[in-house]
Amino acid sequence: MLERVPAYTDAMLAETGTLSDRVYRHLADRLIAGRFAPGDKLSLRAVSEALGLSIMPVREAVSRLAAEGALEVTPKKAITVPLMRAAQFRDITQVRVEIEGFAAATACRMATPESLAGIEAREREFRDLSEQPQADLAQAVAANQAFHFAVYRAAGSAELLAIIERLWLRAGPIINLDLRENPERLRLGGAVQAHRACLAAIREGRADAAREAIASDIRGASTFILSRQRLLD
Amino acid sequence: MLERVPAYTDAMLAETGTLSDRVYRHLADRLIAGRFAPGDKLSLRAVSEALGLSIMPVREAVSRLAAEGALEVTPKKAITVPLMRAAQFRDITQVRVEIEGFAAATACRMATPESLAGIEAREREFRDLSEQPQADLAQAVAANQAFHFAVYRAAGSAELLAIIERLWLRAGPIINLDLRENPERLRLGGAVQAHRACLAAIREGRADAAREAIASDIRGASTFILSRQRLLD
DNA sequence: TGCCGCAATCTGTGATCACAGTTAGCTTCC
DNA sequence: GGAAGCTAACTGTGATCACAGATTGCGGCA
Repeated sequence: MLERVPAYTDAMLAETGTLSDRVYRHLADRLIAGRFAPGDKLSLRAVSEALGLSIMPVREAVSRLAAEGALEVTPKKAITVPLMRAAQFRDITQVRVEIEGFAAATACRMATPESLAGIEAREREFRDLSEQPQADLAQAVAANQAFHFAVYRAAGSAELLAIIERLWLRAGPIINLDLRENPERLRLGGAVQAHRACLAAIREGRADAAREAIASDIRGASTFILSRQRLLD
Repeated sequence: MLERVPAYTDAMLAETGTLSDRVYRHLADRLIAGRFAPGDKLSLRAVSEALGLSIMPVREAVSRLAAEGALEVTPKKAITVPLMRAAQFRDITQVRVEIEGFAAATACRMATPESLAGIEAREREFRDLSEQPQADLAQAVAANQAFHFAVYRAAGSAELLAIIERLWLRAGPIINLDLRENPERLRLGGAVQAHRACLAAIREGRADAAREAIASDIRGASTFILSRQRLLD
């Protein structure tokens, strides 16, 4: 059986906090960005060696990610990116629609000129990237994330933000890996359209419309992915 | 300065999983049950000694709890139960109202005869405990938690359940510690009434009423606690 | 040529040691 | 009697070692 064991070439770490924190951010970023595929195996020693550390910080980072469901350590002593069944993916999609939709509606009510300007800038960046014929997928993924979190941050709730981050940590490997493998989803423009609608709604203070725009963005990607049937069940 | 450093007398551990998992469950249960007060300090070596282990499993457990915001490790090398400002508590209350309310509404739609029977049983147990003049607070806290999670579990969403558990992990020290110190909140019967209303709503399939009952339960406790001004700010 | 089995390697988990930074308490000096 | 200062104990973090269990790959047998 051929197993994906991704390489760790560009092993850059953040420069603040304990080593454990840095490794955690490193792995979390890569998970959200879809740099790991569901089913990928990690090894403490391989990661620590690639990062030039002992295994201790990696151990703690993996342990945290496992607690959040972003990684799994099986009873057979293997660290894997969780495989998600279609039913689970539908579940997480529904929860995301509810929670991220709520965050968007709240952002609509709490928006300040500064946060609105940030959202506008992120919307423009993502739109520009998407409309390029040969879009850099890594950049597009990052820009999409930047737009969403600009909105969610505008809601002004640290609790909500932490919860949404956890959701992205779990959904990232599926969504963004899919986007890497099916870049035409970008060109179809569903996300651009939803972002534009969300931005307009926030500008005009229509909270329900903002919620609906985010919901349709999430549902659109989810439907696309489920139709590809790359998931179990 | 006198600091609360809680004792670890009844150091019982669950009996499945790795040692780290067991320590995690042990600490998480105590946090949710309000056995720690905000500001309490923990020490890896003290906990590990009380549990009869090396510090490694405790380290991993604390690391996970810190990642979830249930504990804090300060840059000055101290592990503490986070102090929460009033604004933060209001924030988490609002998020709980939204998410746990959504879970209750979903439970209403998804309820089966079995899950309904479980909810009924938990409601009765909590009501019986609350109506005793000298209620055992630890039992009452556990019964309240059992009722809420019976409802949330009935929603059938693992994602939602994990998110709510994280919220309780963070809010538990404040809510249940307050209940221990102000047991009259139990006797006032706000919770019993809300639970009864929630149960009735689920029985009759009124999802919005179920949401509102849970919301009022959460808001009631929150208002009570904020009025006591035991929080910073 | 195909399959079974054994051995070497690699896995996560737990314990122990080392270390720099913090805290606490005692002593000493004013 | 009180405050300052120093030392001893304790803190979390990181590295290293030990170990049991899983995996892998090679060699030999059918």
